Amino acid sequence: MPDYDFKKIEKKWAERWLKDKIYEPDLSKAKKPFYNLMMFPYPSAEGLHVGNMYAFVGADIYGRKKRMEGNDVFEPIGLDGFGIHSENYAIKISKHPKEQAKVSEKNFYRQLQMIGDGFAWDEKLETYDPEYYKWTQWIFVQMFKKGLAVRRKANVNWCPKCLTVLADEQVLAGECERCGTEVIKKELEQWFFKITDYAERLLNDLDKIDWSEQVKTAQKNWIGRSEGASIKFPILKSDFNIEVFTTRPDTLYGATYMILSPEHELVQKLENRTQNLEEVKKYIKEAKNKTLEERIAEGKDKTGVELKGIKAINLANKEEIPIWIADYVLAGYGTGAIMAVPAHDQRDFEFAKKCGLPIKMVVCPHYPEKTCPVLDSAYVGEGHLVDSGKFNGLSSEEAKKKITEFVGGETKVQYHLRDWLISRQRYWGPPIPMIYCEKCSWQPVSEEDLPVLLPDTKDFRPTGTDKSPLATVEEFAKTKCPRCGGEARRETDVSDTFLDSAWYFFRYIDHKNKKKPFDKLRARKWLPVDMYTGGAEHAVLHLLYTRFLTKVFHDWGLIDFAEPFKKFRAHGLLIKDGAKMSKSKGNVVNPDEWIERLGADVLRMHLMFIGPYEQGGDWRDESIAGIDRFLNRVWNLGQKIKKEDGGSVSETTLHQSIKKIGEDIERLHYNTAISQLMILLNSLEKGPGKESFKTFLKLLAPFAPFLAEELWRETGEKESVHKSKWPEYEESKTKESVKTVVVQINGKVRDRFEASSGASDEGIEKEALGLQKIKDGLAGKKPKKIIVVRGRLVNIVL
RNA sequence: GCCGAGGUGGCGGAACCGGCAGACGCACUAGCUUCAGGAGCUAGCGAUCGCAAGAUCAUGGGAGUUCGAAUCUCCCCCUCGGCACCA
Repeated sequence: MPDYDFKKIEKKWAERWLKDKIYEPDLSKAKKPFYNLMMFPYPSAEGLHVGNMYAFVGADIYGRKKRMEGNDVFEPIGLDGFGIHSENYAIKISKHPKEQAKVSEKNFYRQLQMIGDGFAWDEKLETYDPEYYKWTQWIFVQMFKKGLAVRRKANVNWCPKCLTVLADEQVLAGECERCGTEVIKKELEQWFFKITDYAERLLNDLDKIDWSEQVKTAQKNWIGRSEGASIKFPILKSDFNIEVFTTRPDTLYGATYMILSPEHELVQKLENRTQNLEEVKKYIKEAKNKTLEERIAEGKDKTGVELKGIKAINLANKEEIPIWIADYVLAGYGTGAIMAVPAHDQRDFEFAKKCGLPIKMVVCPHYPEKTCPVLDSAYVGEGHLVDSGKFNGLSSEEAKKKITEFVGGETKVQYHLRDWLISRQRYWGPPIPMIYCEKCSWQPVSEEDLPVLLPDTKDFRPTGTDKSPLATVEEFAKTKCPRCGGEARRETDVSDTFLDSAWYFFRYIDHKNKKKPFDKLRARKWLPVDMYTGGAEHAVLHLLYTRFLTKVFHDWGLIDFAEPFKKFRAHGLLIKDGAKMSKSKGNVVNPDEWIERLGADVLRMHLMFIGPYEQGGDWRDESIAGIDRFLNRVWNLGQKIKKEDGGSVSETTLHQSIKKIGEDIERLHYNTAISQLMILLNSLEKGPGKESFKTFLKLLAPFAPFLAEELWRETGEKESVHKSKWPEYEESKTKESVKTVVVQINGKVRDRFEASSGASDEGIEKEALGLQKIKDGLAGKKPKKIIVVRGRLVNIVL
């Protein structure tokens, strides 16, 4: 336990800061706005765990420095309280989600108060507040009106445990993002947001923003742009064509068969001509029953069935080639059909080997030598064309365009990104504000009728059908058509939680606005967000959706920028004993306990001292003692300085510290900033002086805001240390006047001496050669070369 | 398989625009202090050899560039994270 009364101090300042509103910028008049945003938490379990604290403290330190540098820092907080995570927890403890939300809210805000972040509490918001979700619904209505929200039938992801559909982004390696259950496919009619319309911009604009490389790459991969060609293969004796997308049109002469995915529409259309229809139907049935995981697990053991009696024509060489159905071709990508080039695609190669299909090499790596290797795997590299009619000898790169033109194909760009499935068959979310009328089809709820309130029902549990629990609330579902006034029914699904969180940072800046989601002038002042901090696990979820909505808002004229966050940094993962913290492993660290025992300042600094913020680290109970000792020494020094003031600290150490700590905070290297604070304290203890101690307190303030404030006021200051001016350093004073010069012979240290930093190269060299140990080392030999690095070393090469 | 981040003492980590490897802290050891301590202070603390001065080795492994490499280049291995039958 610290020597000082941290409980009293922390409580006192938390209340005082709130009263004095020191963290509340004037949102309409601020002169130097700086929006320091951190991902708001979702209240899913008993409370915040230490990983959340880690995230919030790191983000806050950055904001505190910006505030001391004279910025009007806005650091809002709220709760992402709607959604499956909160609802699942409520169900688990048998409580109504609405009731549980009240409990969680209180607990979460209590914890968030404790950690000493400079939150702007006046602007807090919760996504389940009707004042908030009114605008979430408003966004949905606009999306519909602009044609960006569409209802369509699709083969969608369904989580059998959460009993709802999921967006592609919420399926991780075939499993539900929330509960880890294997996801299955269902053919359902659902609402989608057309994020694919923005694929190109979402990809290109990544180059314009300062984000972690990790996250940018994840988004690039997810959007998955590939350039290629769209080529048609006519089906013999019919009007049908098989359209395929390929990135390798240069290998067209090597296409020896076609494959349709089991879900492909042509399969049905060709039924009456299929000679082995029974066999085909059986295969399709089996394929559809397989989960994604099973398909992947089968790996190289590819299966398929030929559509007997039907042939396609390869327009390049006019050859008739067979058509197969195989589940290694995915319905959801490209056209759901491929031209198979076994010689130059590994998957096609494996399939051809297994089914005895011809493998024809058309790109040769050794051209012009005719020594095409015998393949034991596909050759996927570049080369020159062979066996390709008039294109023989062309490089594969040149051939791509020419062959595409030759067969009447088109160059095409294909994306992996798919539309955002927005419907959820659950209770705890904003009802989708749409109404279905037999006569007028789908109509949006009139804007003046928003919000569509989530009804209080006892039957909030998921139904397990493809309908939300709201469908059972007749008085909710039954309504009038906003267009014709006739009998109509409401959409009873709610929207995805990720829609709630895709725009919350817009609402923070104007959260009391009754007329609009937010004011355009305020947005111009505060947005885009200057610094955003959060977990990297949202790389292709939240962070992609926010970018999408921002672009949409831009196109609607609500804002005049197209990227939400100028700078984004992902903090690392905090683990314990080398493993992710989890209740089942029993290695969860409870932050409340540590705050109780040692105080928030100690917890904050310990978390930040573990390792570089962006890298995360391994929590160890025992090493928190180091920070506890450190802050006690700070306290004791403060008491000492109250009585006696006279000593002075090394000016060089002081200026070096100001420089290093400032730069380290900027780089988010809080661990090394803290070690520099320790070095400065060591020095201060030897020569305590009030003025340098006050500088130290300013440098300490972002890390240990309570203690720094207490000691700052004890020096007689009337204003908060957090409103004081961040110290400046003089570059010249960071340099030592005398430096140790190392003298090496052949790169090995033999001696060292002190030299003034102004000494000339010649002088240093002379002094080095004059040293007795060096004379001994040289033993009369003549140096070949002497290297002098000023202020560092002399290397004598023999 | 592809992409990203890493690999340094007993531990967390520092140095990485090439220049004394191990800052700062934890743990540990010894001493002082204390009625006592999960307290404080002082000193030591990579390995090997040595009484010592000192010497040699050492930043995942191997090559290379250089007077000089944890840092730059190439190859390989391992760990973590993301994506993945994407045509």
